Amino acid sequence: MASPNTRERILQASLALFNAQGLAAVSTHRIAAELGISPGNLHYHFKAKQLIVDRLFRRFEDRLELLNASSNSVRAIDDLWLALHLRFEAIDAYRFVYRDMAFLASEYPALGQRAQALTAQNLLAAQALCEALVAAGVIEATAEEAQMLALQMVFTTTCWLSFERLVPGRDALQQADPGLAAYYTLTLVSPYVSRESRAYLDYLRGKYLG
Amino acid sequence: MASPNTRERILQASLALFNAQGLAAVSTHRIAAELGISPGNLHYHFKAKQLIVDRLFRRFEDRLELLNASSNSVRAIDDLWLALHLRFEAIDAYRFVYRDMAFLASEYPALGQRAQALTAQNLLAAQALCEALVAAGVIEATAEEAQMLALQMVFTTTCWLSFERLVPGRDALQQADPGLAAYYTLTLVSPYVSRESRAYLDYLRGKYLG
DNA sequence: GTCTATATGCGGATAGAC
DNA sequence: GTCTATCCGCATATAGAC
Repeated sequence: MASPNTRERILQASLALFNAQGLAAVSTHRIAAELGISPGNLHYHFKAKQLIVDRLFRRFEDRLELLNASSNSVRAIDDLWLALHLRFEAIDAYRFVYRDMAFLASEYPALGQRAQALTAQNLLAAQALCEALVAAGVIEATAEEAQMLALQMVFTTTCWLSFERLVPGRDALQQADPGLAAYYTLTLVSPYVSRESRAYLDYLRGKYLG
Repeated sequence: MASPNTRERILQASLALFNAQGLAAVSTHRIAAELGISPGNLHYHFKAKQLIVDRLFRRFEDRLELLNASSNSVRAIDDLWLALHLRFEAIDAYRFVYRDMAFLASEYPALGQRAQALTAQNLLAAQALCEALVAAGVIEATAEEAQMLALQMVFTTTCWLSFERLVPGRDALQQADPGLAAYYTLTLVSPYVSRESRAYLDYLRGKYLG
């Protein structure tokens, strides 16, 4: 067996299983079985389940932080739509994080702390984004309204994919549609969009309603 | 020991522990220890943990269904504020349900189904509520906007209390403020509120910002 | 690096005495 | 109704051979 990088394969399999069946429901035995290796071998690479979760969480942080860094360069509705789309894709790729956050924070308090810090960073990025949109004349809102809009956007990007599973008609296993989620988030912004920027919004509305 | 109703005490203690520490983290042993009774005694009253969860979930359903039934009698902003307040109080009293929904649905699939059904009912109630507000002239919105508003309200009431724990500065154990949550939800409606109904909204804004 | 075998503990659930 | 004692299974984690 070549197994160029068993460690990486363990991480990939763990991520897939956590996303599909939940952090609490997936044991280290199950991960090992999925890969066709022994539990002892898995333990050689990761001395504890927490270390696997920790590593995956770090990748999630890195990916969101990258998106946060570029969020102040959003200048138009289609920039916003793309930014939301990319964010929902990232959250969907690591969907176990927010979906199982209560369990994660209770089982691994250190990760709960980091999740709070990440949320704080997301809030700052969203505020910068809203201010950039106001400055660009894409939306018209008071400072207070922009602040609330930023909070709504973070709330929505954080929780929407979890909520979606509660809406009947959607199979829990069925993969999410980041485009639809992004469109939903845009409706929050919709009331504040200036007349000049409505065109793209109407285009998206036509695309996602029906 | 009198213990007029050990069964009820078990339910109360379970609810408190589930809310405080999470459904997954609380074992039947822990519940028994909290009450100072033996695990065997607990098993006499509830043959399985699932039956405890089931009973609590039913009470949650009953409470929300009661609120849903009266949601079409909302005719003004202060009615809406009260309705939201009562709903957040109910969800907060059984906060483990939505906070640990992923675990709950995976561990007890039947309850996952019922949660979906409850969400469907909440959506219908919210739509009726929005239509009543439009009819009463409290808000001005197209049918499509009213539909989206209803979805946003259900999303927010369902997930807000879970999200709140992710915002730094709030102790996870600290109890939620239903008033603040209700105010947050009102900001979703705010852009659509007609001029005649703005007074109460401004009053609430003054009350909760500062 | 990978395996087999095993230690240790906990959670759910049960049997039977009081 | 309540207790003590116990079984069973699973999950994390370890030891030591290959």
